[in-house]
Amino acid sequence: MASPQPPYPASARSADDDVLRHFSARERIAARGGRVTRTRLAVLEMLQHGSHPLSHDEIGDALASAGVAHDRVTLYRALDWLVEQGLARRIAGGERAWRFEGVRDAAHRHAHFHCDRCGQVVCLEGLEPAPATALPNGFQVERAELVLHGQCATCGHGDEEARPR
Amino acid sequence: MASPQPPYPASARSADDDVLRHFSARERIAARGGRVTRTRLAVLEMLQHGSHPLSHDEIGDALASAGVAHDRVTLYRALDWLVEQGLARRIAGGERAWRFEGVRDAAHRHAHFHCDRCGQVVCLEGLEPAPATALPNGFQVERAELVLHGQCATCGHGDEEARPR
DNA sequence: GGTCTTGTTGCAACATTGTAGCATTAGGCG
DNA sequence: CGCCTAATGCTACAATGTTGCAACAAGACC
Ligand SMILES: [Mn+2]
Ligand SMILES: [Mn+2]
Ligand SMILES: [Zn+2]
Ligand SMILES: [Zn+2]
Repeated sequence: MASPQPPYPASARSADDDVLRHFSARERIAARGGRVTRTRLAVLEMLQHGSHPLSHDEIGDALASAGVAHDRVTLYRALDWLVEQGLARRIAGGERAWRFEGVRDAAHRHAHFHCDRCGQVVCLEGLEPAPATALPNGFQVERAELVLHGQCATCGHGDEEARPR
Repeated sequence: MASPQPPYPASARSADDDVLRHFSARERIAARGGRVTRTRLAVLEMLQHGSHPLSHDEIGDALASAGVAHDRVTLYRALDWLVEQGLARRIAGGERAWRFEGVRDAAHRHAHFHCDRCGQVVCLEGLEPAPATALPNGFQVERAELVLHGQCATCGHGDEEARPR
């Protein structure tokens, strides 16, 4: 998990360093031997600062609003790469599209809440998905995904204000 | 949840009855005021007897093998209807397609295991997803979905025999 | 059993989300 | 500055659902 990638830069640093001090998105990308490109950089910065997981589509819109030109496919590939490198995480909200969030602490996993009215997903930092359980023989768990479904605070305000999507 | 649908048959029965005695798929469909059609009937029978959740595609293949002619869209609609009626449940495996399973006990929820090698999903009847937790203010949980990811018993046998999908 | 009503089907067209192939561009090192 | 090749930006394609609508058939009523 901290094994060096081929063309590591001179000032190599382990993935764990990222947890302790905070490096810039540019540095974190370069440290993994990847080229710092427009899309990767903008996406990683967005994910690092964002507070909740975003879909490919939402990220694309945000990039467009920020005036960052980008291609749909390139965005998919940038996200895949960030996930491979452990810089982002892909989570499976209740809808059909993946959502992505920046990884701050690689060791820390948390559950998510999916609002079935507005579709918003929020992180439940305090809630760690229970991993250890008696499984059928021969099964081996690698990770657990816990998604709570219901109604978020905003959607619960005035009676059914927000419309479903 | 047990509120009667418009055209209820004379011998109306509540959804809970289904739990106690077991009615035929034909009866359970009719009891909800739905028309008993080829596809609905075959699908519900399949789901009731199946041991693990199936995707739309797998169900379609199974129907074909069993010689039950059906249309792709009709199958989607039959599944939607069964879910609406509480006769089936839709779960969000780690892949892009929904999976469906028959509902035996409406009150009983359980977690699932998703094998990341072969894609198989198995029910963890013993494991109930923890619902009660301290949520941000104003949030209201309706249900919890817990999916464990890892390697199933079959895939764990010979070193990496089954290939990923 | 025959008729009527309307819930369901079956088809074609479309939408969303993601991948594959491949020529072209541009990141970063010397 | 120039080179090498990782990444991009297209265009197609694949997988999974959804929508609209005319035709059909389930089942209630006689
Ligand atoms: Mn999160
Ligand atoms: Mn199950
Ligand atoms: Zn909401
Ligand atoms: Zn497996």
